[in-house]
Amino acid sequence: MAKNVKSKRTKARRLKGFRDISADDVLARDMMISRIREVYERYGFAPLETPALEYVDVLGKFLPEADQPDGGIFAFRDEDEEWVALRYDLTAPLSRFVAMNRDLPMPYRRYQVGPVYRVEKPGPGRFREFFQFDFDSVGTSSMLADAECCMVMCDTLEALGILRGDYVVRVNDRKVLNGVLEKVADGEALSDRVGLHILRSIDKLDRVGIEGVEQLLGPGRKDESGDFMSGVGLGAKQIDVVIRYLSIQEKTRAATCDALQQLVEGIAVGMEGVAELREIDEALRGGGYDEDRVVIDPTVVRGLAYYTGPVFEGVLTFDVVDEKGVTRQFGSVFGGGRYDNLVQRFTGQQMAATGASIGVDRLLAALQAIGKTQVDSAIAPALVTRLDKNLTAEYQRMAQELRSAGINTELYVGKQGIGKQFKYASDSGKTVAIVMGEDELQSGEVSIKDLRLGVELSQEIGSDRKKWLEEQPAQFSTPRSGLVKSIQEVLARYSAI
RNA sequence: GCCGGCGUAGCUCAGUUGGUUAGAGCGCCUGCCUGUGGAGCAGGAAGUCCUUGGUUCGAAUCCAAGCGUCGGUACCA
Repeated sequence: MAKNVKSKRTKARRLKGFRDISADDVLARDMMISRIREVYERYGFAPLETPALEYVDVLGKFLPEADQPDGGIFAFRDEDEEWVALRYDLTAPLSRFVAMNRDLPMPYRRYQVGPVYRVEKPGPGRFREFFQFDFDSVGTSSMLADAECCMVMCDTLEALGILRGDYVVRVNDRKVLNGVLEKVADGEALSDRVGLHILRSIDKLDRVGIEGVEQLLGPGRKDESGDFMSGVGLGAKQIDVVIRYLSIQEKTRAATCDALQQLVEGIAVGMEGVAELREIDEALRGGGYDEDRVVIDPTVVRGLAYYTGPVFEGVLTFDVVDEKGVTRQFGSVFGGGRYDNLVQRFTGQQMAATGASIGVDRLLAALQAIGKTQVDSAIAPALVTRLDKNLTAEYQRMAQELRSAGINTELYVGKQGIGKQFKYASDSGKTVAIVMGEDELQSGEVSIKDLRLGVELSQEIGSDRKKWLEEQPAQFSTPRSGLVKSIQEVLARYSAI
């Protein structure tokens, strides 16, 4: 019988890869987002919001033949049998928006923050619903816009308290990479698949090292777990081109450009890429952003899909030791690049665009790890208790008085006795509790309890509970008229600033 | 996608070579104490032992698959 009833109860469960985010983290994230927004706005980017749901073809995810959307996204059919999906980034919706609003003043510069959704295996710091915070410039092919992306990245990270030297923005250009691929091909045709494979191998440099890349480009590579990854199967001469490319490490951006130019000399697309990097370098120098903040790094690949020119990523360079004693690094928290073909899908006309995106959750985790996100977890520092339910109207008046004075104040709305009310106040992080009963009403006073002090003093109570109850060392009385002032005084004891 | 660890109360976990009614600590609720947080004492609620199938007289325990979770690797628009 009873078992039968229980089996009908709804099981409390949550979708894989999704999270509940509690007060502290929400507050920390909000604070972070507002600081980022300030930086974006400082550069003239304006907000945009788009729906969470889009048509699948707008997102660019569909298999022309199979009547099924591509994997990796949350999709379903709407009431008109159309395929609809949750957005998996903020760039595709931006492209759609620009295509639908052709009268926007160009360049159009917008920022957008919000959750995006992907169906992938959740991992450490990887979820199926996560926040991105993007900014983009649409409608200009000027490298100044790309250089500005790098500057905004720097300013953003510093605005969040990350010190110069603890991060670096790395820049590369897809055209340079394409030039290198062309040189590897050496006149032969290089299939897209092989090109892709080479780029992926390059992308793994910081994980597997230069020897690892060499193996990946050649016969393949076995990692320490014994897993074998098949290689690209390039010849020694071809591998040498890539290795020489990856070995370029010059002191200045200009010198790096020189070295790159030497490598892709005579290859049109490569030369074009180097020229773009030179323009970016110049713009960065004009803005005062030197090599201590932005470097040209040939090893940057950044995804493989729609980037057409410069690509950049913001990387945190410090390590953090987590609670298990394991050293972790956060790596890339910011990524972006130029995508000149994305709006064309809708309009048939090329529309230049460039921008970058913050992985909000990862950056927040990094900030929390280095203690740059102190938030006060108690929204309201004050609790008005209800000792005598008949005096509720007076309690409400006191609460309103405090609120009018700018003190977030909670009126106890539960049904428990005063003892439980103090426990509640303490457990929910309140700093101060206000008590008024018959005694106080008679004498025209209120009792105020410093809960934090109470916690401290309670360590020393020992067994003499009666004495503690009589003396109440953390509590004092004050005239009813001085309520606000007294509360302010108690709160001032603990105010951080 | 592939490889591995782990799934027992809200949490952290114990549970003998397979054996009767599945335990502990913390937390929660009630009372001692209806005007006070800690401590103490007394009592209480709370379990599909992840699921399904198999082996067995008998399974939380052994086997298989699945699901979940954590980690490695791949992918990352």
